[in-house]
Order: sequence, then C-alpha cells, then structure tokens
Amino acid sequence: MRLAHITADDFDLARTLDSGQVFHWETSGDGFVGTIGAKGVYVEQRRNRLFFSGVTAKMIVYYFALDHPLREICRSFPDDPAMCAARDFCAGLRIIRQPRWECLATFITSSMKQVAHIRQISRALRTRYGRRQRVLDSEVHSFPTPRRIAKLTDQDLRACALGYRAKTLLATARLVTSGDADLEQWSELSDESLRAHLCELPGVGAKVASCVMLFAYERLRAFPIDVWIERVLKQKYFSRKRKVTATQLRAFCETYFGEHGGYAQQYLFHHARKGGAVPRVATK
DNA sequence: CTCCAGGGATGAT
DNA sequence: ATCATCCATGGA
Repeated sequence: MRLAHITADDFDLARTLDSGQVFHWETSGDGFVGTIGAKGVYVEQRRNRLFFSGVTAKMIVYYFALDHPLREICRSFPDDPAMCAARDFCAGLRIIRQPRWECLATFITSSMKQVAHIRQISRALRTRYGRRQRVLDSEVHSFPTPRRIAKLTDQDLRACALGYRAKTLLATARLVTSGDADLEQWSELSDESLRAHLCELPGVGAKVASCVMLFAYERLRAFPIDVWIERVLKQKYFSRKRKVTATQLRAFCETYFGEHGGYAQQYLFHHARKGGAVPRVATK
C-alpha cells in the first residue's frame, strides 16, 4: 500500500491524539485510524513526515492545524517554571480543528467522565449510529449527525453508556437539527457571544463551552478549567493563598496566559495528567 | 450560597 | 475480590 505524505515540523501526532482533546482515534499498526468529518483516515508519523490515506493533504494540514505557528505560540506563554516545564514536556502538541457538532456532542457526553469512558461512549455512538467507512484494511465509523441522534430515544443513548447525559445530548441534537442552534453560523460571533450561545444548550456549562470554543471554533484564548487544571493553578500559581474562589481563578486565566491561553491550558493539562506534575489528590 | 444525582474504569487495599 | 476515587451540569 502506497501512502501519500507531507512534511510536518513541530508536530507530535501521538501526543496530540492522547492529550484529551479528541477521543476516537485508535492505534493501528504503526499509526492511527479514525475519521476527519465523514472520511475514514489512516495517519502515521515517521520523524517529521506524516503518511496518510483517505483524505487530501490539505485536509490533514487543516485538521491537525499544521499551519499554527507553534514556535510563536509557545514563545507567547508566560515565562514561569510551571509553564516552561509543561512547554518542554508537550513539544509538538497542537490544538486541532474538530468538526463543530462532533466536538460539541462529544464534550456533552464527557461531563463527569474520564477519558476512558468518553472513548467508549464515542465508539458506541459511532458504531451504532455513524456511517461505516473503510480505510486501508480497517473499518471506522463517522460520528453520527445531529439529525441521526435527534431521532433516537433516551433509552437508545443510555444503551451507549451516556447515563443522565442522554437527555441533554438528545435535546441539543434536536436544537441543532431544527436550526434553532446554527453551529456553523456561530463561527461569526465574538468570543463572548459564542460562549453565551453555547451555554444556552442543554448539557453545556462553562467548562464544556470552553472546550468547544477551543477545539471546534479555534478560539485559542478559551481556557477550560477542570479539576486537573484547578489543581495545577492552585498549586503552581496560588500556593500561598489558602482559599481561592472560582471567580479568582477565571480572572487570572483570562489575563495571565495571554492570547494563546487555550494552548497554555492544554500544555499544563497534558503535563499534569501524563507527567505527574501534580498529585492525583488535591493537597488541602 | 450548599448539596447531590449517576456510573464504569481505574487505582488502592 | 471489594472499596474508594474520579468527574461537569443542572436542579432542588
């Protein structure tokens, strides 16, 4: 099998796919299989080259955000010990451009779940209700459309291990299908307005809205605050304070990390989860 | 403001 | 083999 290839500098495919921003790629041979939108894709990294099948080079560059000026982005981070350690640990990690609905739906299912669960839910939804695609000698499934999800029942979704999230995903799928929530049109909105619209959707609060803004709308300032990031922030930036409120944390993150705060967040998050930079249990 | 549902993988004992 | 822990949203 002959694969197309492109040059990809400052990029680490495995690290990017394992950083908690996307949940459906699976290892296959020396690479990964998954979908980019409706297409089944195989992609494999050898040094600074990406070998791929299933989509055009242009789509690979766009999806993996190979055009993001990663060196400049990293230079824009604040110069403090925690940030520098995270930056060194996360070389080549990029914030990718995910399809809007797929990202929104996946993060609605992610609430109160750990990465392993989110992957299971994604797989269940895809294999049951997505479109089957062949790529090389693998089979993959695209993420089901909002229209497809909207026709399901609460029980159908619960059977995919969504638990109480079934209700909110179903309600949001129906809003998107009816056109009351126009995810594509929302790309024109300001950050503030986009956040407000997202938070109106069932199952979307501050954290999920930030993830969707960052991973599907390329709002690179968006700074999702989950328990991991909260631990990092409290330990590394507020260690002298005994009590830190959510409002204080939010205000700090919006200004301190700068115009690429979302990248900074992703790096701190990945370093904390994979690098053991913070203890699992919060220090009181 | 506080409290808590609900569930399956993962880590600890 | 049991037991505790992880987790965000929304409603009481």
